[in-house]
Amino acid sequence: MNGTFSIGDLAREFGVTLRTLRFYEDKRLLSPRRRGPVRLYSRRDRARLKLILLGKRVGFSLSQIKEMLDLYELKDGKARHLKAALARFSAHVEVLRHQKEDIEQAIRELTHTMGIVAGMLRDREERGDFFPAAEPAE
Amino acid sequence: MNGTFSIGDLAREFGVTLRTLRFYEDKRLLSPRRRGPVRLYSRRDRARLKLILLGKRVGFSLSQIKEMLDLYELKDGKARHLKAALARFSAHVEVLRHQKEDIEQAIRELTHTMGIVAGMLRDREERGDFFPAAEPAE
DNA sequence: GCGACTGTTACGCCGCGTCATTGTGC
DNA sequence: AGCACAATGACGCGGCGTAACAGTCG
Repeated sequence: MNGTFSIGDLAREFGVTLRTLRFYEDKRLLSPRRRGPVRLYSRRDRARLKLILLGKRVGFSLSQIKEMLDLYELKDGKARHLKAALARFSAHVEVLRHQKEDIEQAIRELTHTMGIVAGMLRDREERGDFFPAAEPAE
Repeated sequence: MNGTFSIGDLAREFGVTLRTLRFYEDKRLLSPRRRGPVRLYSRRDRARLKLILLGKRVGFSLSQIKEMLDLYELKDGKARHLKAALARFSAHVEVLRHQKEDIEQAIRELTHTMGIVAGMLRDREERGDFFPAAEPAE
């Protein structure tokens, strides 16, 4: 309530596991304080986590996310960092568009293959069992 | 030329590495004969590889591909297997569509964020830095 | 003394890449 | 004797899941 959260609190709030939060800490994306062995997350930790999960949703790797967060923590030259971030974002949009095209291509190839298989099945039903073309033309 | 290929032949032809072919063998997707320690790939091995790479292109996992190939090798009930394959394919198309939507969502979220960041930059240029940690003239 | 919560350690998965090292054949 | 090609073995990455076990708090 006063701005410190247990690991379970954050996990529940953001729908991640404890393992995930510890993993992010191991990778130095988070660094909560401790009371003895117990992790205590501040509101800033919580805000970082929010950004981490945003980064993940839009497809950045954890190391990319770490880079950007670390840059952001350095308070100097903010405008430069913001511009750099913009550049990275737009580059990443390109990557995402490419992935999308790959998936569309896969869908086309799959539906095409399905057409062929369906044709094989029709042939069978019409004139009985024959040798189905195991290998593509050679 | 007579129907047996070396590992290097197949690697060149399909644009994969030797490591990949050995890995597929380790996962029992391929099982070439041997002359001593040396792998010899038959035309059927080659045809299997072709199917494996098709499966990969359309986004199946290696274990899914293995399942389907193994089913296909069992000569009995081919029509049933073809129908089962059709069902899997169409289910997979659904998965792919979902992935595509996730990517589209990510693109939207990213471009939205870019709009916000660009707005922050415009504000700075218009009326200077509003955070106290000001940067030197740029 | 139970259950809820926390901690650490460490191996597993997927699809290979990348050495390192050692043959074998021409 | 050199070069291309082949082999095995083992570790690495990314992003955690999943035990297994131990301790702490109410």
